[in-house]
Amino acid sequence: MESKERIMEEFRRKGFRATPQRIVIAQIVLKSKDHPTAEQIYQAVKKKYPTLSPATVYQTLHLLTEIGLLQELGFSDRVSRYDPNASPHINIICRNCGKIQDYQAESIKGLWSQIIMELGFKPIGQRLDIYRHCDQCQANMHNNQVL
Amino acid sequence: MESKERIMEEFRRKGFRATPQRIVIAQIVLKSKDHPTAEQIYQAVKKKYPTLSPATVYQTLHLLTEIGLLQELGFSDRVSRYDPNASPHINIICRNCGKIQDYQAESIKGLWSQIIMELGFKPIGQRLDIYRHCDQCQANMHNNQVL
DNA sequence: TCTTAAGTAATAATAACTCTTAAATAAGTT
DNA sequence: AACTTATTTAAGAGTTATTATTACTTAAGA
Repeated sequence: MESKERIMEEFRRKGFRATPQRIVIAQIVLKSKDHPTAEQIYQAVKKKYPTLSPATVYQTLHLLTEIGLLQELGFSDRVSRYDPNASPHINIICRNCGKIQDYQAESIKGLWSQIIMELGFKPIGQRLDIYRHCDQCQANMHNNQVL
Repeated sequence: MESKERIMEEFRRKGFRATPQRIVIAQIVLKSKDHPTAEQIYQAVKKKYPTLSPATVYQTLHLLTEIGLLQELGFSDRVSRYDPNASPHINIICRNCGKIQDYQAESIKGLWSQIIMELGFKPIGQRLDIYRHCDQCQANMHNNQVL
């Protein structure tokens, strides 16, 4: 799902041009594991492509979301993060630093189909968050209290 | 949980003043069933309290979130919605109009404790969204295609 | 009632994101 | 390989929900 060829194919199949900008952005976000923000993606892309504009990043991320390769996760700090994993899974999110890691629980599949059956309609998407304080932030909080 | 006395008690117990503004805002959002936005809450409160400022609404909503009576749900349109239901439940959300209704599935409790056991830590919160197009929006979309 | 720390209203400031537009280009056609 | 044109990009202006600031007001304990 992350090869340049595969990405180009995916854009064209949906009727969009496979431009170098789009390909670089797609490669970076699709292989990411930490659900980066648009700004983080922009900074990463700029290294390889210094003239690229933030607007292009936003536009491409929306496009990738539209064609189903990405999920946009909105948060109350108004900064979205982008999740390349479209299948039902749990986002384990640190309430302090915002870091996210995916958790693919075996138990989710079963639960999921059960809930869909109960609901009586087929969802077009889902989002499952679990909030905590990650080990690093927990350690920092402890240190600050001690000092 | 929604009576004036109960709300006043809750504010004071956490060391905050029980002002009329806070009480009115809390009453409206805690009894709401549709996960209103800050703007919607502001409009509702203004009817009873015309001089109230939007900043007070935001501040009070954050306070209610902090003391655990409310959950703030961020979205990718950067408009937060406020959920008075703190226990694990599913938000059924329309991707078109943004309307939210809660779904208290029996199956969730079991799933939830199972996942917590698997994870090996105790979460400080959760958010479970299911996305769809609500009946009304689905009807409208159909009409627009026909026209 | 008095005192004062905490809260409010008004408004300026912020920042993520979106819009606009002129210049550039992907990709089909010749 | 050059031609054509609808699509895309870069740059910067614009938008808007939310936050910060500050002078005035008030809840609530003494």
